[in-house]
Amino acid sequence: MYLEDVSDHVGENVEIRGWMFNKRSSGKIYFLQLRDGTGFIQAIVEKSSVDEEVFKTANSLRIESSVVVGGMIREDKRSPYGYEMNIKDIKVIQIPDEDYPISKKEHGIDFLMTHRHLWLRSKRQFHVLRVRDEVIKATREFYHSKKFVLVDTPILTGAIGESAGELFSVKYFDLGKAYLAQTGQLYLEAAIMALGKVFNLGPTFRAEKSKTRRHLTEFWMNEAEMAYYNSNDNMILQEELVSYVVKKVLERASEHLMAIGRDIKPLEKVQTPFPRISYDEAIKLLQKKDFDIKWGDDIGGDEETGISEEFDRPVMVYNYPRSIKAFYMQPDPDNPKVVLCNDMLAPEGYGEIIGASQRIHDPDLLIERIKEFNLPVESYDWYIDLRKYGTVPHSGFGMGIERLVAWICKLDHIREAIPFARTIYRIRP
RNA sequence: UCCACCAUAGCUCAAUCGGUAGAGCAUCCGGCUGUUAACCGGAGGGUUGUAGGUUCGAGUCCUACUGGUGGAGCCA
Repeated sequence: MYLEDVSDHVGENVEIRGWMFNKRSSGKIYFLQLRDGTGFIQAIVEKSSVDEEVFKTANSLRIESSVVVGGMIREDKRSPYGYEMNIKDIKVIQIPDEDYPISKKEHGIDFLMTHRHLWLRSKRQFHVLRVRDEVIKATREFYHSKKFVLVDTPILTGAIGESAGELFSVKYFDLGKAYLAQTGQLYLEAAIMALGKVFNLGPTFRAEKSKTRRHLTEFWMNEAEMAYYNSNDNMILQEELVSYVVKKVLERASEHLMAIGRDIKPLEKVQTPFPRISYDEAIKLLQKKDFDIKWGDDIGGDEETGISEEFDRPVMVYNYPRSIKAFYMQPDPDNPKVVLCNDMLAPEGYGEIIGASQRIHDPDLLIERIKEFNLPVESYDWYIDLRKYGTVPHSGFGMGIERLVAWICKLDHIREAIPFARTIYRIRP
């Protein structure tokens, strides 16, 4: 039996295979706190109702002993989990020789990250990782319900991307250097000409020396790309995606959100349509709120918070100046100083979770822009090719999975939103 | 790359003006038949990150280094 199904087994004699994460005692009775990977339960060992050998075994168990216990399941309000097992039998798999490093009291973040392989067993981490699983599951579901096709983009790539300084490089046989992908976008742009609407979901890598609560060097990104979508179609898809994922997490994983103390009321408001403001309006709003910012400046972390706190759901800021955005973004025909793009900012101070744009589909304009950015035209040969054979207007975006999870769980730092975080000064465990 | 802060027991932290190295938790021993980060009594546990300097005297002040944390820029 797994503990997630405990309510179906009240009154039955069952076996739990798991670990003891804490033990309390009161002389002739032991309260064993057990987990099995799917849930938690309290199990009691009464001296008067078990063999002497079983009672001695209970006494010898240390934190994180692995055990198979047998007994009767009861409902009991005195248990922290509502259910309790009366243990009849304990089979020890292993009693650790050493003290378990993670104690019931607080730890510093350095210590916890060094022991991440053990920290994962803690309750809070258990719940966060279950929410992450649900976020990814709902994301995939959403695309398949919209008839998108999954296209897995490569992780090893040649030198192509936005700028090579932010890439991790590896030696690649006789071909020199390969780079770890920081986006699959260009490949998805190729795929839409074959499949129409496509998405990916996988790891991406940035060698930026970013040290903030919103950055990892390896993070999971979902990207989508759609033929014949303009920037407006693109924004509609994004708000449908994010509201769908939040709704599904609330439906299927709210017990986990509650267990980590997340107030779910703000999440219940995440419904379409999301508010939209143009970059121009955003600058005016920020100036009114006394931010030191002028037209043409990029919108930084504090500014993002300043905008998003005006709204009760994610807000989309659209049409940024072309000078601060990537070369492949389509200029606005009504205002050539801006490009057709948008960021989605999560509420509650979580900042950017999506970066999106309509892509340039005209080959000459694309080449002009590549040159304007001082990028090597040769290495974009196949990307330019896409515009030479039946080019169409198209749009797409990238969504950071960890940022989404961090917001939904209201985490202090993105590193808890991924099982094994890769940050600038940490590559183990 | 830049700025700020931190480093004392296994863990989390104290140590007043520069003047005897301390507590809680964990561990071990003892007590308790309903504990809820259980509780109560007792015990063991220290080259104060490393190297130098100032001083009668440095955990405390100064310099460098190492490791870490938070932030900026950049981004998802």
